[in-house]
Amino acid sequence: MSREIRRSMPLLSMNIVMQLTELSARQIRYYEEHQLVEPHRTEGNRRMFSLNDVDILLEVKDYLEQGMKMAKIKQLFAKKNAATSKKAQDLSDSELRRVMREEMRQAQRLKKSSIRQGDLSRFY
Amino acid sequence: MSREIRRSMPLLSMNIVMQLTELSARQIRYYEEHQLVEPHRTEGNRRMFSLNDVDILLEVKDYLEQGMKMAKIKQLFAKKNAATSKKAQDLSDSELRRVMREEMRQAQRLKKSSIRQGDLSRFY
DNA sequence: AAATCATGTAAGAAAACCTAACACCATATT
DNA sequence: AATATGGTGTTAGGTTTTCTTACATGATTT
Repeated sequence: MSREIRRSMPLLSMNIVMQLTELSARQIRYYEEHQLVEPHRTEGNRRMFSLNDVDILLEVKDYLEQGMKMAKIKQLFAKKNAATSKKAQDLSDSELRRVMREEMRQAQRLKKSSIRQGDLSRFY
Repeated sequence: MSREIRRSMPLLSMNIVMQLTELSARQIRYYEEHQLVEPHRTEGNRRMFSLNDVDILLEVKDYLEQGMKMAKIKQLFAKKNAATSKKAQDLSDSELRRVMREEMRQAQRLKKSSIRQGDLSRFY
């Protein structure tokens, strides 16, 4: 729980998130439009990202590079969130297994880029 | 070693460092003038701090609140750096012990403020 | 061929940051 | 007591970074 807080603490500005993810500002904002990340805002309306956000962005980046579409990616995250937040309360066991299998299948294909998914886990 | 890199990765802008340390920009810049921290600079000359920098700033803040003077603090850090970087190669055992004792004495008195020294260690 | 998707780019405005300088109060030094 | 020094606040003017909005574009989908 405390770890959750750390992971979701808005520490990073656009600048560094671009570097950490190797995404353009345009891309990051576009993904935000689609509610894949929801960075905190400063009083002056500047985006502040958490390490968790960066992880998500890296994940999105990978999916896109594999040719997946935003719509699919949104679905995927929606299901994942539902699965983890509700802890399968409302999902049948079989459906949960299906979601997980789907994820694993995606995860397998990831092997590129400089800052890889999971690498950021060192920071929290 | 890899941990060193993580700790010293310049991720944070002035903004958040002010919040994390509860120091004014003026104060942080002043401490930089005295070479207690040496934040990285972006191409556009903006300061970028590492988590390590934040730790140092919190330490400086504590020392100052205890009435220690910059000169003393600088000495303290100089010795500490010498001690840890050279691993006591050039320092006699007794001197090293003296430095450490001195540090411990300082560390004892620290018990205030919202974000305490050591708390940031969770981030790396 | 027409529509949609993900991204680039440009414009104009606002926010955040920079350096330099001066002011000030508390403490130290003479 | 008078003066000097140390740490911080504040202001000014300038530059960088980020914001939103809008339009353009090449690659896929339909």
